[in-house]
Amino acid sequence: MTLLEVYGILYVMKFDKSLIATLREDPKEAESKSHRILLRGGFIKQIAAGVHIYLPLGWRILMKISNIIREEHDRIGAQELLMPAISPKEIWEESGRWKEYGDDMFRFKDRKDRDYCLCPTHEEIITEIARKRIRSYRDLPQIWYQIQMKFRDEKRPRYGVIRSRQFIMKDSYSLDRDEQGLDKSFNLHKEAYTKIFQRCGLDFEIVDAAGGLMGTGESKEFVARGEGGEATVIACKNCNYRANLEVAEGRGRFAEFEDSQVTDVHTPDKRSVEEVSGFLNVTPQNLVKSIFFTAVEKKPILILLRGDYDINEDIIKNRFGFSYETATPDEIIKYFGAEPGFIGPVGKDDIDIYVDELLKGARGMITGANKNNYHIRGLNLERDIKVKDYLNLRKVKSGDKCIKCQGELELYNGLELGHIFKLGTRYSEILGATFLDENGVEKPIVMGSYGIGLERIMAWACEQKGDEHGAVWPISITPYDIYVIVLNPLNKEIANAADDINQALTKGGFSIIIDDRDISAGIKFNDSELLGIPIRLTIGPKGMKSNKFDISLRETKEVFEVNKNLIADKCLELKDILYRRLNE
RNA sequence: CGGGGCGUGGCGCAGUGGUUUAGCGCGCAUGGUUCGGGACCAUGAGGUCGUGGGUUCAAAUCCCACCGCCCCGACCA
Repeated sequence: MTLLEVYGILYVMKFDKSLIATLREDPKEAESKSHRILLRGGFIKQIAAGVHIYLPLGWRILMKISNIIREEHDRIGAQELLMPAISPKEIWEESGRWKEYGDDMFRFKDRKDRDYCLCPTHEEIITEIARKRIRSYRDLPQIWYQIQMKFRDEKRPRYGVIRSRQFIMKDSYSLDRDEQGLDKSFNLHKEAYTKIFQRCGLDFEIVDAAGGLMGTGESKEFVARGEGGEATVIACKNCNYRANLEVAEGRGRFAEFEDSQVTDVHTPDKRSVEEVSGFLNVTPQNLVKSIFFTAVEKKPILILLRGDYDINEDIIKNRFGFSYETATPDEIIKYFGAEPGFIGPVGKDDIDIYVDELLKGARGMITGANKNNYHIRGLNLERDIKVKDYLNLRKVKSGDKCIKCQGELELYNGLELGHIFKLGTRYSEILGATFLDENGVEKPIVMGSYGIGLERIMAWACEQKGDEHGAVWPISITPYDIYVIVLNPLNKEIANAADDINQALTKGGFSIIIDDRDISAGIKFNDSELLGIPIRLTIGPKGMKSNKFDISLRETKEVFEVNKNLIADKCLELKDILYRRLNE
């Protein structure tokens, strides 16, 4: 017996002895395509909102994904380790995130009444390792990574495994002596990520992104196109500008209106842009929206935007501080003496007014009069109000022009599969992770942080490749290579032929599911499609007569009639073809 | 956290005060006939009707509270 024969047996799964539980009907809790397929195929099972069991089929997929990730990280010189899933409060208090994370953090106490959390991410822990271990510039650079459960008590888990409260993340951290080193580590990750998602057979793009809680350094998201994703990407049709809507900038068209004196106009109960423009019979472009932001212990700010654009709150928060929130109706009445919908900038020189650049030089505009049920006409921004600064504050719209090349911008939906950040020295400074350079000067380590959501890769392969019959796994992450259907398995001849073929396939190194359940053929065919195994082999009476058996491909439905003794060879060839087709 | 929906055998659902043993389809078990696209016959097992309280002679059904799940929004590496 060869080694392959010994170990080969591990690659065989008999359907009727497996923990595979396909559902005949769509589970009612699932609406999105990927969620439906994963539940129906028995890849996952939900046990609470945003908490899932990964059943054997799903787990095999995740293991395949982990291996790809592992290989590509090892290739860039990263070292795998495993950090704890729980950690004590103190280190999070040091970084300030015990507070900052708020209710999104799962917290608990041990028997001695000490506070702990389930780690939502691991910057603090990695920095703890770094500050103990890294002494000298000679110890740098380093890239450390792990594949680990993360816990976040999301306000609203949804779409099954896509936004869940417990999920598997590959997170890596780079440690460098300076910005140049960080650039290099950042780019290594960018390349590794590109290879990983390509190998997983997904269509994706690299887009500019916002840092959020992680900081304000450069960051890129790897976004895969698809409905039901949570990211909106702005893409230039002409050049390679790609950005998450959160940070996207575009050029809008200036709108001109006739200059005039400021006059009040009665607008009873008309508050929104739509209501006012409809009532006065003008285009929304003629309106100026006033949005009032307040923050504790900070000066309130008034933002002006043209009526046909929405505000980009992420820009506001990144620029002015994360504590800024849109003011409450009470605050608005207090500062403006009018209800929301009727406020405006005129006569508010005591408040800092920031204006979207598209309004620079605008005249003849309509805005709130700071008097209930009244607006004003004839606003001339330069003449009538004191502007603190003109900034790009609006959300890009489809049809805006690219800031790089003037090409037209379009929007699409997608899912963030991975995110790479330049953290800089934010954590190393607070937590005291430093090294001595060649001059003996103590410096903070320059860090980067990089994440990939494993389940999202699994779910998005369903979303992008799956069809009305079920999953279509890319060959690289499929739980099994071949689905062997044995029709009429009680027939001795057929059963014997199936044994021969399965042995040949096992020797060939394939992982296979054997479906020799004594049930009608349709169920087996349908299950093979639902499970999305890329290659299907059918052993039945028809093949017994001609000694030729059908091999078909899940994705293209191509069918090949293959002589019994050539089956393993053909499968090898097809597997090869499937690998080559991955990124076509 | 706001809005909407749902909770009845493993799954999908019906039943919305009064046939005492709560139904139907699928699945499951046993026997038999079938066997290249979700077959058929027969027999059978399986249910705290989300939880607690209340109204009533009588509650899956009406009332109150709570819990859980899904969807939209707010929010979010």
